[in-house]
Amino acid sequence: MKVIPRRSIYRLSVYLRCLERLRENKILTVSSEALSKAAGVKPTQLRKDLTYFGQFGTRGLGYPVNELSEKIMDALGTNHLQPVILVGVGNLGSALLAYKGFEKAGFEIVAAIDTDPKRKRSKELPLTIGDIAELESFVQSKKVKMAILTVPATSAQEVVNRLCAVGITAILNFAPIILQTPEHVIVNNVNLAIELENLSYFAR
Amino acid sequence: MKVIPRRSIYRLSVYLRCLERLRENKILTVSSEALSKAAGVKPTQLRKDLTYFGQFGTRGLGYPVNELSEKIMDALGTNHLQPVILVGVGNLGSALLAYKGFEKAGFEIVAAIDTDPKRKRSKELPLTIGDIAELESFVQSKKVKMAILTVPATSAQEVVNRLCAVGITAILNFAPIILQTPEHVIVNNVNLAIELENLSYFAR
DNA sequence: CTGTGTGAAGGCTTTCACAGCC
DNA sequence: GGCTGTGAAAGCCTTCACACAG
Repeated sequence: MKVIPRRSIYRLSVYLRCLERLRENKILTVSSEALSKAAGVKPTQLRKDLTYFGQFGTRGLGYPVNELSEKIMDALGTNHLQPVILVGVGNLGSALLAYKGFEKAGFEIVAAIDTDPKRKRSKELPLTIGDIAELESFVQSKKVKMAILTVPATSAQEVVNRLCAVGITAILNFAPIILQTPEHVIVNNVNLAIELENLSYFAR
Repeated sequence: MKVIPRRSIYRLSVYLRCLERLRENKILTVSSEALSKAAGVKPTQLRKDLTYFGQFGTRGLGYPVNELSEKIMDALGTNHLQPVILVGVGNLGSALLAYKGFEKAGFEIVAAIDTDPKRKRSKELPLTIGDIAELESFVQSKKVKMAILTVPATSAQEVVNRLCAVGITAILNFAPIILQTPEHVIVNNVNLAIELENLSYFAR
């Protein structure tokens, strides 16, 4: 099988969001031109991205919305609900726990962990917060492979070591630090300050 | 002046975070090898990135930590505190208001706006929340150029139209939708569900 | 005639190899 | 000797041009 550009995979998710909206509006077929416009890319790029995974369109007509959605979910592996553990229930962690977009996308936060589970928090959270000591047992008992990391930078690496040791293979990291992980563990970094800085450069 | 790769600019911010940590530890000089390792890139890439903006190193020695920090901030335009407006004070918006990383990076959220300013919220927020009707007057009176958008997808485009009309030139968008904006307005999208989906693909 | 699929061309980014300076 | 600066090469991704199917 051919190697698929990283960016293409990222864009598949974008297409999926657009397809969902089409589905809500009961639209059955969409052209690469229309879909690409909604996704903010060029039509040829959309078509090329899709053909990495197969041929889903009908020439002269377009793509079937429902089928394409499913094929993309197959490719991404989000057809089945995937359990996720969240470590670090501060401001950001709490907000993410309350965020409904994850579930929609096929992820369920099955455990939330903090060094201070009893710390006073904003609202009713949809989950009891476990102590950091229980990290290993949570991951193993719930067969979790993915983690969201919203701890301070100073403790991020230590937590990651523990997560990796117990079988986590994918980490969404919000701590502003580059994590050292074993080869087979994937890390995606989200750094909000950097996004703003980046805008600051271009806004001139 | 030569055209600078978008990715290089992004990485400048990453370098800046690493330099800050070095500064805290009173380290005065750093080699491209050490700094690149902390930033998670190759040494040659770091050096190439830096030379887009000038020659800051000393051969045989390395880079002066303090001076390099300042030069990068000059390049990014984060030497002076930059005012930002936040629109949409729900879960995520509240969390971002409480986030200290922005201020550290040189941004000050000078106004927070919501359709329902009196809605019950988690904690004491560091700012009074204004009504959406005041959006235009806030932006103009405080001379804001940058906005953080944490409103639902359904109202995002409408808010963006108003922001652009009143002179905003850079938007950090958390709504899962591609925004239509005038040519000169920059948008950076942050979509957390997509980041997780992306991990899901590679975690196999 | 409309709109997809795709090899080839073009453009952008990263990496290499080594020259240059302390 | 050690480490930066940089043109050239390699690699990756996007765009083009057009063949092909309905």
